[in-house]
Amino acid sequence: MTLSEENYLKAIYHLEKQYKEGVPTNAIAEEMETKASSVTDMIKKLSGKKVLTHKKYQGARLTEKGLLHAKAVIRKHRLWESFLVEKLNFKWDEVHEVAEQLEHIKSEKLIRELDRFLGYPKTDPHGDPIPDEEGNIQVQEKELLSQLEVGERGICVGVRDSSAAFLQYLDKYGISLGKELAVLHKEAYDESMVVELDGKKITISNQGASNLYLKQK
Amino acid sequence: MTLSEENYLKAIYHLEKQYKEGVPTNAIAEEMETKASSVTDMIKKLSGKKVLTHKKYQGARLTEKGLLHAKAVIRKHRLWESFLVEKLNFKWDEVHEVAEQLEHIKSEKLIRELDRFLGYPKTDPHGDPIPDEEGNIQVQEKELLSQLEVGERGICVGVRDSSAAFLQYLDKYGISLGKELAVLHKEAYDESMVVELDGKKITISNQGASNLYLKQK
DNA sequence: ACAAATTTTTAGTTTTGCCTAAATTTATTT
DNA sequence: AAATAAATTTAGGCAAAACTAAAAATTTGT
Ligand SMILES: [Mn+2]
Ligand SMILES: [Mn+2]
Ligand SMILES: [Mn+2]
Ligand SMILES: [Mn+2]
Repeated sequence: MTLSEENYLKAIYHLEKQYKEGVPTNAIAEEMETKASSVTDMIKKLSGKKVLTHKKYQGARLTEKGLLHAKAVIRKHRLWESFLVEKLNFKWDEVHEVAEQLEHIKSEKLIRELDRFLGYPKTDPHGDPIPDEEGNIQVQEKELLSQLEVGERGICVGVRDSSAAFLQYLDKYGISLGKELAVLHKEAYDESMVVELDGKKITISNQGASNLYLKQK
Repeated sequence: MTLSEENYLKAIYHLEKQYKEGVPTNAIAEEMETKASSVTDMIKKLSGKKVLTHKKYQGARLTEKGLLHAKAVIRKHRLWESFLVEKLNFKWDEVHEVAEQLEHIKSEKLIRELDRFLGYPKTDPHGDPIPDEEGNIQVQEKELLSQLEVGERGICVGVRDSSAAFLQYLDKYGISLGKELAVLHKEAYDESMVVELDGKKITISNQGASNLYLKQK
């Protein structure tokens, strides 16, 4: 699998959560920042390789083989992100670009040993689960901060938006994974929330609260 | 710089030691395992980028810019090899292929932090010097085992041939970097040598002795 | 010095992954 | 049920990096 093919598999993998009965060409094109005609070309190539199926005009679906390959790439991406944060002093908003490159390095031993070296982490720096060697993904229950009611508490366990902008926003307010917070107030007008964190009160917009995952206590 | 361009720069860098007044197209082709016509094409492209100069039929020479880039790639290659051996349980005969991939990852911070994480190593697992961020290379004095006389002693500090076959040959006889050995006998007929290592006598062919560097004591 | 051998370059193709423009199919309105 | 709009595919091309075959330049041998 080439770098480009792997990126398509990854994109389609992520989009399948949203498009259960076939990922549209245009959705892939947008995700890959390319043109629909290029996507059509690649879909043909990938279906020739039996990593996905498609009926004309009906979108793409990963085969079992394609699914496994996509998860292997995601495993590598997340292990590398963990390495960068845990060992190389990267911040969680700095890792994604480099991991996009590292995820395509081919070496079974490398990734197996990296996993061991990191102590078999379960999640990456953004709280996303790291698939195991067989492609099993452990899903942990979590909900968005925006879905909590006043009086409820939880521990930050992940982000839905992992853009540098959002991660830096969280940094600025002292929010990081593992921290506990309690919902003190919900503003009816704009759905912003006042939460308690480390004994301080902070206000979080609805947009912010809709992108932070908590594990409810 | 693309992956392919970087590989050409690296090849030409290594060949310049041998071809001081211009690296011939054919030498590059052999090193890169490609055809001379492909090399000509690439030389044109690279001279357009001002990383090398060439007069037709006169071979290629790196410019200062090309030299710096080549050394930056070599720095990455050797740091990654060190990482694989020091942290990920790779043997010295297993690292080269993976480092060939890793050396093209683009991130200044990554390589700076990797260097720090490894404790600023001076040499890679094969005894080759690791260029610093400015491209300075510390050359340590060393000579081939084949050049020692009977009675002389030295510490293994590097290999001239870093093929897996030679490295495994050294492993088999218990020879690794840092070990001390003494020349007991030189066979006039085939130039093989009997050396003492860890209190044992071992015989090394001229081919073997011509590829092992020692620092004389 | 000049013919022969070798090296290097040029010319013309191929493959991959992308593009634009046009054609086709599917979905949505009226 | 058409007509219109949107999505998708097809057709034709481009650039990078490789290739083969042929031409040109350089080097070597006599
Ligand atoms: Mn990422
Ligand atoms: Mn992540
Ligand atoms: Mn190497
Ligand atoms: Mn090395």
